[in-house]
Amino acid sequence: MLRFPHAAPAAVKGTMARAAEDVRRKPVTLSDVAAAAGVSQATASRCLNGSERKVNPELREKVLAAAARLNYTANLSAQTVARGTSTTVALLVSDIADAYFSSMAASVMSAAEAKGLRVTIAVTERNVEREIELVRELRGQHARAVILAGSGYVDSRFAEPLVRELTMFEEMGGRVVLISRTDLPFETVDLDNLGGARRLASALVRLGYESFRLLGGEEQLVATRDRIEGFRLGLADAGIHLDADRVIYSDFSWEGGFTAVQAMDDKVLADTRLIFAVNDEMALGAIAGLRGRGLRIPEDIAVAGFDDIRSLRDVVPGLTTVRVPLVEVGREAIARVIGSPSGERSRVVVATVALRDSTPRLN
Amino acid sequence: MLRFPHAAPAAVKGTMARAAEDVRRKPVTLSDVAAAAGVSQATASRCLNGSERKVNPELREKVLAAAARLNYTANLSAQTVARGTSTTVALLVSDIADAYFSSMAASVMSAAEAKGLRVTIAVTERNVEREIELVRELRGQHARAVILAGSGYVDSRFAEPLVRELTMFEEMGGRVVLISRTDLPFETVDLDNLGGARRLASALVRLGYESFRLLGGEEQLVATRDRIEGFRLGLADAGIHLDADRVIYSDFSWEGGFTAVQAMDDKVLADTRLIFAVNDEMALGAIAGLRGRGLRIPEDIAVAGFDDIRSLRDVVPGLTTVRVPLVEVGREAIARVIGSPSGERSRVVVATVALRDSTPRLN
DNA sequence: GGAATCACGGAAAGCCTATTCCAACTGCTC
DNA sequence: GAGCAGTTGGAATAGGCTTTCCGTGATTCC
Repeated sequence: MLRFPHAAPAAVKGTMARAAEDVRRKPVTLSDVAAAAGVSQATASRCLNGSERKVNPELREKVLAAAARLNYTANLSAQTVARGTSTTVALLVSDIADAYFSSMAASVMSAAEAKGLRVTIAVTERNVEREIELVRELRGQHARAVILAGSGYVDSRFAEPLVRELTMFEEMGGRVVLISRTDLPFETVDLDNLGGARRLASALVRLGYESFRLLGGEEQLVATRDRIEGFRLGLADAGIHLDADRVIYSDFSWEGGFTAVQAMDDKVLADTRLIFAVNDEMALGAIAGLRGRGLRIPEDIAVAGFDDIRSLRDVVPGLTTVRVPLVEVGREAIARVIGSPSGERSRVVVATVALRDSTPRLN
Repeated sequence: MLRFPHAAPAAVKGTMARAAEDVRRKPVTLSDVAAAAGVSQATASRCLNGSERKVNPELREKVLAAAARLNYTANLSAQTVARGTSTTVALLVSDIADAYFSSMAASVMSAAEAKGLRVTIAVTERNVEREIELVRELRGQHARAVILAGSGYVDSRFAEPLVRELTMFEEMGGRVVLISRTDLPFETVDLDNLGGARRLASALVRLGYESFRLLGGEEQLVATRDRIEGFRLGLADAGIHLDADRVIYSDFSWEGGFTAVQAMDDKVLADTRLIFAVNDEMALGAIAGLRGRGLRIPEDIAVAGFDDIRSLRDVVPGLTTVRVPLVEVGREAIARVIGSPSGERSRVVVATVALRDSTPRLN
């Protein structure tokens, strides 16, 4: 609130002095505590950080008191080095500002919290090389596990080095859990992208829709592929064939949906009764784009998405989508980090169709 | 996708075996690399991890080659222990699923990335004790800095132990940066909550509004207090007095806004032309609640929020709000982590009023 | 050409903790 | 009362890395 461009008024001097002296008081260590309590460092360690060995209650008290008095906190890094293993699990997401990923992060964190694990989030920016680099770093950090959410490219050119890196991570003793991609040889919490999209398509056909247009993220993305393929299957179940040119690939984001719709031909739009975007963000972007062109939702064009992100509750008309139970996903992912390797490579979390006003029953 | 309840088919055996053997191949260490390159561990260290000292290019090559061949990655924990300082900054937010905080996290992370810092996010759940506990842990982790966003209680009963803990953190050599709260004696990136709300109030009065109702988060929250106080001042500037009973305190969330509105008397609502909620989430919750009661926005009641979270772009009518430039906030926070203590305790980031359709000009 | 300086590799100390191993001590049995 | 297992405290080591300090060989300068 106050600003002091150049000369600092007296009032601030206190702060500056504190910063300037910069004593960097050496943090109190375990042996400080031990000394203060008059015991060996080994005993102090056994008292303060969960050890099997019992210590005399009397000594234990002394140690605890000394620790409290000195405000001791264990040095986590040192513990990690000494133990050779940490309690941190890393969550890799494409973009933490994305509603889908931030909700997932919240659910993973709360599940981890309950199990005494700490979570660190890293952002891949949908960049496989960065992803690989991050896993590499995590190996250096002795992370307990890495949970890989998002991205996931079909292209095996990218997959191979990633698999190599993840395998090294596992060999180091870490666990690998994937979310929503079954393309790599690791444990997976699968969101049933394919089944969800398929059921959505069936439901929409039942509502009377016949003329579809699909909006995908990048074509190489596993999520894109599965959801589009699922939708295609759902239509096929009803005897509707989807021409390849009815699928438009763009960016897996709001902007992607928006620009894709902007770029559509008037003729193309006229021949489209419903747009299915492979995630809600794209669907919302598409809606904005459509409205920008003067079209009404759902009267002129119906729209459906995927994920059921939280912000949908504020959107009018309500967006039809496929609900992904992220809380369950987070819990399941952490369960796999904790539990012993199950051999059960993939656990499907059921995705359920949520029909809303953006896709009303026709006629 | 596949599930193998009990008996595992042959296909999975490979996976199980890999997990079962559990060699936990000891990770390659710096001395492994040194040995492989035929140099001392000291030299290897100097080559691989940014050191001042030069080493013979020829040796350097050998070391780099050996490291690459062995797939060496530095053990971050060990480095932290040895160096006595880490490159991690911690970001403490109330709730990572909240659009405001997840956007802020994204901006802090990208700013940190540019400076070679790594960010770890922790969630306080708006719980001061938890906040204190986290800072304590961070001290144990030798975090380079802690950035405290959100919460912030007026009550000094809570503030005092937090200040103590933060001070210890600083004494250890860490930096403390607060976001959007000027109540504690540390460097702050201030969002100008007060000024923003004040300008919003002025703008709304100019649009013809006279009868207001305010929706606050918990009363003890600094953000609540500042924004309400600012709004009150803005009204006072125009000669409008705001009775205390026109401020309703609830929870700082969508649900808080929703339930607050649900609980309002019909008479109260009839006597309200505009509701200002202290953040967008609450405003959106309020809109949902109002609509649930059959009221139209903005014809019956106008609504305004604060923050300009990203998902507002999908809300109709557009919500009037105060835009907080989070990218700048993130950059500024990281700048304060990096830079030497400036003495300049607080840096105000300007919050600008964004008038939209939820508060049209009256008559 | 000799002395002073510099550049650079390596040995070793140090960071903080966990854990192994040993020694002392307890309480028992027979 | 000797021998025994069972406890429990402490010294010492391990863990992976950085950094100080030495010493050697090369360079520079007059």
